[in-house]
Amino acid sequence: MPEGHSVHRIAARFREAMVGRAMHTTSPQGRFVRGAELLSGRVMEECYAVGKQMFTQFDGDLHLRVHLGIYGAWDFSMQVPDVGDAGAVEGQTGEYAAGAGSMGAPRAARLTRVRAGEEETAGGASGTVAVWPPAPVGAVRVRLLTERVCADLRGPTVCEVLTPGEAAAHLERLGPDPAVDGRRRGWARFHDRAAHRRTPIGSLLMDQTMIAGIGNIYRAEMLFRAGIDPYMRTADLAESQLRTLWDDWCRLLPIGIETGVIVTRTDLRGSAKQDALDSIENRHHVYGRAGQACRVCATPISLAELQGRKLYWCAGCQRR
DNA sequence: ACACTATGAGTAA
DNA sequence: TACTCCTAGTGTC
Repeated sequence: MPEGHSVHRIAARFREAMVGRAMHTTSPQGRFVRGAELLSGRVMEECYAVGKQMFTQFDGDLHLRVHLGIYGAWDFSMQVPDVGDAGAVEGQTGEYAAGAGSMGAPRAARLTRVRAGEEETAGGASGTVAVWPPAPVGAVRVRLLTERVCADLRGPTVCEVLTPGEAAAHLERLGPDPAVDGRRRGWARFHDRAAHRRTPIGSLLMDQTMIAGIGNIYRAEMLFRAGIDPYMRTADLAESQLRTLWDDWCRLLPIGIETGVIVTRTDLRGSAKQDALDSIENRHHVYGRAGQACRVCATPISLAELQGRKLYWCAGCQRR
């Protein structure tokens, strides 16, 4: 997924573009017809992320819970009214605005590039105008459509309508998220839940009931940054080490939310920093670098499977 | 046409 | 630990 930073960005996008407005909701794919009917015509009142989950409240006390899983993505498109046209409405045509694009799974980035190319074509010499609303592409589980904004959801692992009580129950299960709980309160919650566990820290960081929002990349990178062996039992860590991990998550998450990229090589400056942002080859310390030399000690990066996910670490740098 | 991969997670055994 | 679900892209025959 889309680790936690992406979901916070998506929620912010909904707050900008759709909160306070009535939706027309459909399920072009047909697998969320009932839910779409329940929500259609309602006003989106709130939208926020906790960890990797997004909760959206609609009038009438209906809550939409979305979890993107590995594959899920939101695809946004926007209509720009023609110059002098003050009130574009559904059914009219207009060019797609900058700001259209996909947010979620990494493959979505490719889709964004394709779209960007189409926009250039559309806005270029031909003067082609896109149709509004756009025809759904692929398996669109749910489409949220306002007068000007269209949000298509594909491939989520969860997309369901909940009562307030059900939504609260899901929220309660989740561990602290720095962007929700803040650093101090979040640390108290994390410590209470995690400090005495015998689980390997490499597994615990991925447990969303312990700490929310961390996925496979942040997990690997944070353990490298802290110099901690992923197989250390959580209870055997010094409290300061656990604290270091929490504080690091509090530092990295806002950068991820800000940039939309998982930035973990925070030591880089200037062009090296830009290279790391631009190319996946330079982006990480250990994630996806099995067999390649550690950037610090040149030890080949290790790879193992831990609970069905790939775990990357440097056996030279991560010992404690 | 088919195999494989991916930033996730629940359930059964 | 293994299997399940969700989608789309890339690579191989």
